[in-house]
Amino acid sequence: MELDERKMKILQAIIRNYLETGEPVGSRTISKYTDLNLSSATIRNEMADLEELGYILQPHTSAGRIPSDKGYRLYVDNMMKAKALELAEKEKEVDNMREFLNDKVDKVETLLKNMAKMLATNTDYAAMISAPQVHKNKVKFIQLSQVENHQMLCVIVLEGNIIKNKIINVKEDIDNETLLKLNILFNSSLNGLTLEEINLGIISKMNGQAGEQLEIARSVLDAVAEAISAEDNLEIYTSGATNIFKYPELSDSSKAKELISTFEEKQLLSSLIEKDNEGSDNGIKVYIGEETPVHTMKDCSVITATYELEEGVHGTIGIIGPKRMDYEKVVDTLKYIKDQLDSVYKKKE
Amino acid sequence: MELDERKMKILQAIIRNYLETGEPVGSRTISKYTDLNLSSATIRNEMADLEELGYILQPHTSAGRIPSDKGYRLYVDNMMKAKALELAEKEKEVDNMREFLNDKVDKVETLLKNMAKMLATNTDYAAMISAPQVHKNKVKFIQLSQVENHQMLCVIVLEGNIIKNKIINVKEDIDNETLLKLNILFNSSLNGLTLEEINLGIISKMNGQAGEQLEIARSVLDAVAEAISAEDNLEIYTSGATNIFKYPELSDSSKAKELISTFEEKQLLSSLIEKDNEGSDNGIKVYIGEETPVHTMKDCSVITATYELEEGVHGTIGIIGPKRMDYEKVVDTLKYIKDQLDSVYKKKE
DNA sequence: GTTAGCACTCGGACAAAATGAGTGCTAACA
DNA sequence: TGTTAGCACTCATTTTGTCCGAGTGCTAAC
Repeated sequence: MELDERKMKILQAIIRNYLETGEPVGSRTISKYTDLNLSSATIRNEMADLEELGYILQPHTSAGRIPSDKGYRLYVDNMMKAKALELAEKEKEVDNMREFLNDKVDKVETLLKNMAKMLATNTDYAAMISAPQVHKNKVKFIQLSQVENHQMLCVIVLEGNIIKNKIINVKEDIDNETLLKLNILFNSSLNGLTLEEINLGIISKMNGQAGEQLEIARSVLDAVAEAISAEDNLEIYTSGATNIFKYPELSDSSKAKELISTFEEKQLLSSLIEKDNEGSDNGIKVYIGEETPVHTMKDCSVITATYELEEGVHGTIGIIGPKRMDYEKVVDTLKYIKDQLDSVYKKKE
Repeated sequence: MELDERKMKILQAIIRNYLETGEPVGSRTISKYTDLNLSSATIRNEMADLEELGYILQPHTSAGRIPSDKGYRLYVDNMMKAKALELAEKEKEVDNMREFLNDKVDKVETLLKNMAKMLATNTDYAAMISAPQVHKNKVKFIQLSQVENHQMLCVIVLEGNIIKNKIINVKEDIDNETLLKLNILFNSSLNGLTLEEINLGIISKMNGQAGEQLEIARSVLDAVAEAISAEDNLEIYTSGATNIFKYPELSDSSKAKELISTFEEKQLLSSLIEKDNEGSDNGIKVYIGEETPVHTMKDCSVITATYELEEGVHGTIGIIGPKRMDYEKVVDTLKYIKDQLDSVYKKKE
């Protein structure tokens, strides 16, 4: 037995209906819902087949059918094109976004936080967005300056204008000239290098040149190492975690707690961040149910997209919702946001 | 009718019992629970009085009594001294904290995040902690440097070592000498000043001296204004929002959603941040039920404490839990944390 | 002032009954 | 051979009724 066109149509009708209502859908409903002009009895026969094929399942005897993960997958991969965002709605969203985008584009952090919030509000699902990660963090600029007695400020700018600050306490102050020398030394020795490239050789060479300021040089190197190491840099913004309460299948206490905890402990979301941005389609990936890398989200679907602010500087946007989420709308929205983010800085130049 | 000693004892017993069990407590229980040697009937009479006085109430006829907000208030203000943290437990907590404190004290942000997490874990309530606010933000140090073609980095250090960075795009680069001059100009003009003190006079004077670099000077001033203005600086870390699911009276969908949303939208918590740290007792304040400034928390109690990292640099710690929270333990814990935070930096110097 | 006794209230738990959506199967039909 | 009407059956949900017990308020006696 295999999926003929009629079965496809019926499956599609089931999924559509279930996405809308969230209720198991019965044969009678489909018999009217479609333009196939088939009686409920016939539909029942076909449904039995679809169940045997694994595309739908029954929560219990004498209930309607709901799509299985496999059914959703087929839908997402093959059947989804038809519907599209209502034009009016899209217009409205575009306006919203432009507003946000024009607002404070100079602060990436604010922009991304706003983005997350907007996504959550617009979709009624939970949204996450990771701050851009530089694939290979490179030092672009280092500056050491005296702020106060016994306190130095070390500013490190990485490729992609990621700025790190560190206050370093020193035993004795150094004069301006030495400071200048040190700055030149740091910049000439470390600029353009990744963490791996700052190897022992360079460090010992620097130590040699730093002369008496060994202690400071060591502190600076530590700061650089800290700034540059990728782990610490993972920053994730989330919004709309409480949207899950809108979906009864997710909002019983234990599930809700688990999900929201996952959102609170943002580290747990890191496995959703794409390392490679070679996604199937525009860098957009759809995880359905058990497919998701985060186990606590096994009752959800997750859709992620990768954006690229500047060459080599990319992050991930994710939408988490119930399995019966509006895949088309979310994919469209993510595509749009992705495009916007992709062009924010590129356009400006 | 007024509160004699016996009524006090009975009220105290009711509250203690309710804090432990979370169930309405009946006359029979109290009759045994206390060492008053009174029959349940007598207790009932007293309870009727206590109810009339407004210290306790009945969820419904034929249920036991639970404390009213007024009852809790009396308890917190007058009856609480007796119990104290178990010594063993306290020791354990102290150890935990020391561990956290010793870990990465150099990064205030990390420290506070860890603190919040620890508080939430230790108390089983939700915790919030506001990053230190400087009462009157003063500029301590400004540095402008060239990072790349057409890109300047402006670093602003405020009193209390709060560091702000801003990338400024410029039309044409400036030579090293001018840069040096500008830096000296900024530092000599702005250091030690608050936002109010940087008035139009100074700005126009600076404009005069900046000469051709007017555009840059303006950008820098903007950056300073942004860095220094208090609103943007409000940073609040939260943890353990999902702990509320541990208390049935808070964990039905709608209440939980409201509470967790409040935690997510951290701005909503700002009214809990104390502007003046002149609290009643050690800067610790207890809000019970309707007393709390955040309306969504009317079914909760909130306890806040103010800490002071350095002279004039303070923030607020808050614990949010059910009204039947363990007030003594929370107050003790907050006091302890407050002391720790108060001394972290002061000790070091 | 305290206590024992008793009638009364009311929420919660439990079980039986009613409801109804939906199925699977069979037999008839085109 | 595919389609359909009809019917018995299943099972989650809702409704209804009953019971139970914790706890109260009141009264009368101590």
